Amino acid sequence: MRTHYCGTIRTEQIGETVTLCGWIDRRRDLGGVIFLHLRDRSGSVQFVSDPVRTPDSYHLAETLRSEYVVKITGKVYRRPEESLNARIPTGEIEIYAEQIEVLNRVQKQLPFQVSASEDETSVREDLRLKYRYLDLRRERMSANLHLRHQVIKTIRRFLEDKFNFIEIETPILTRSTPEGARDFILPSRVNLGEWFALPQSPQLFKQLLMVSGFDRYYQIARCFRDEDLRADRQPEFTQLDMEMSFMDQEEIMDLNEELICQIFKEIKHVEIPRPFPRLAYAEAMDNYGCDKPDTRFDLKLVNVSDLFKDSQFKVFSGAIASGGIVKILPISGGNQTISNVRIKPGGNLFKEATEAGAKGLAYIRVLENNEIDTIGAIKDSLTPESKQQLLTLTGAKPGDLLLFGAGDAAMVNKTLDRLRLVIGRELGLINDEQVNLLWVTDFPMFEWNADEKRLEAIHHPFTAPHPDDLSDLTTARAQAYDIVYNGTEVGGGSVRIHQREIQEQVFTAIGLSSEEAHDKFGFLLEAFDYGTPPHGGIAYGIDRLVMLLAGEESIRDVIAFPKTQQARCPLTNAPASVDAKQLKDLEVVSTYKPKAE
RNA sequence: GGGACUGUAGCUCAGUUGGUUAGAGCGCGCGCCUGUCACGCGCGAGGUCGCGGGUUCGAGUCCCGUCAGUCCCGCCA
Repeated sequence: MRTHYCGTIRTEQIGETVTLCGWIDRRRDLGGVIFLHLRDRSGSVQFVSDPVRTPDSYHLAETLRSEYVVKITGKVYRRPEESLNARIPTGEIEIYAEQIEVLNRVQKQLPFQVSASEDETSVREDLRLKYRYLDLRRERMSANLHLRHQVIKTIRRFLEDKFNFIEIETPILTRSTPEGARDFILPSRVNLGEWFALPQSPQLFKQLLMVSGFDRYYQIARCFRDEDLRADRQPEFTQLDMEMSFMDQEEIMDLNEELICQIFKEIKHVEIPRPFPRLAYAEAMDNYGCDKPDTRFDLKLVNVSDLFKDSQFKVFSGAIASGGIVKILPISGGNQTISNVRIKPGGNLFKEATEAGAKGLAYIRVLENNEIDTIGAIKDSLTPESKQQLLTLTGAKPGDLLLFGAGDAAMVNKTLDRLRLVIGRELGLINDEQVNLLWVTDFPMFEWNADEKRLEAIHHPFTAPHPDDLSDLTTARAQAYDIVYNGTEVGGGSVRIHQREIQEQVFTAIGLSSEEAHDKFGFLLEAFDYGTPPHGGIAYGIDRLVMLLAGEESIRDVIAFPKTQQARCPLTNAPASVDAKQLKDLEVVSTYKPKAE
């Protein structure tokens, strides 16, 4: 039907007669000459029609409108010198529209303009999602989906051709597991009263594939979690899931660095230096207050607990006495860039701090001659020696601002992490062009869940403890690693447990009874008895990775048909009710009562 | 489950202290225009101000409720 894609025509095709199909992007009717831009997924190209050069098509060209689907045949010409358009790849040529065939018309006014325009106005997202098929015709969305495809293609080529990985599909209908997010569940008709769950990840199946000897497995896997949505969270999302046998943590990380470098080389055309920097979890928490620090800018936290443990200032000494810490976020030149209004109640930094759980936001301003400006209670509590120590520890110089966090460690870290990011962004310390990749390693195995009064796996309960820490699992480090890209966790993995006794110990540590462990994971424990190789793996959030590569702020913009924040699809109106018969076949009754009508 | 913001023409938005006939740009329709590229110029159509209720002589504007969307907290191993 056609000979080329619209966006591919270049000066090499001058003199050729081509046939193109696509959508009318724009029509400019100058009275005696009509310019048409025809668009397909490759881009657009200009056609010309006038009564002299293209007498057969001119009257039809007058009737064309935006988004009509047409097939046009004509000869490619070099544009007149004064009409060259350097802003589009096809701007050196144009095609005389000798024959036009209308393949389909637009019958209604379009809900929004498809053709890219230079103004920055953006269409409401609910409308874009309702007419997603039109939205995806637009340049930005089309580019995002093409980019996503390129990323996945690069991954497949790299893993398959260079490292002998094979892709294996794992079940979508599986069983519900404890731990982790809420499962989506489906009633089984054949086995009434029993339920399938959609997988949160292919974790157990990929480990079993290692038992089977597949050695190097990957999958572009759809995963499901029935939790509330965010800009970077959808109920169904796509993971690059990998698992490898006979490789230790270093080897796995090494292979993955090469993969990441390949992606950045293909997509961004940049070479990322290797090895990637590594930060132990404890170090990340000390210096940045979080386990996925944005290390594109420096601002590091300083622990000053020792300095204040005997302080007269009870807010600080009291926090330490009850097991907490006091930390400082020093901001170089902060006296000038951050006003007191912002730090005091009502200010945006105060608000950030209290949202993170802080009761207030204490500060010190370092003045000329290293005098300090702060509230009296803090000033009075500092001896000249402790003041000097404070300045030395934080490296503070005249003009610097010190922001305090005091209380339990988790809250202090959360508070100062948030402040660090807000201030880093505001002060322009982040270079958007910079690509910063970082491994965070040596996570603890467990963390205390105060609500459920039990230990919880930080990664997941199949993660292997560090071999040096086997004597006490509750405080052991895990052989787990996260990959952080400019402050966002894009992937995480671990070496897995491959010995039954250790797996049972971990289940015990997280409070899973022996019966429960055997009911839910008996098949895994049994598999360990039949020759399980040492193995490990990693999973990447493809949506998140592509979002960052595309420079988008929402993963919805790199997913063809995403859900809204209320987990609905405005295009299909899913979810929806089902026939009474369907429910009856499943022996399912809804107890839901709609709110009073 | 909680907090914040948004909803006015097909789209993006403005709309003063509550006051006459609710505006603009783009899009759409018609006309003019032979080198445009966000073409230009002219004319025109197009509105249940998300929905329901209330206050008021009078509501796009104030109040209550509700629906939808976005962001965040909780939640997300």
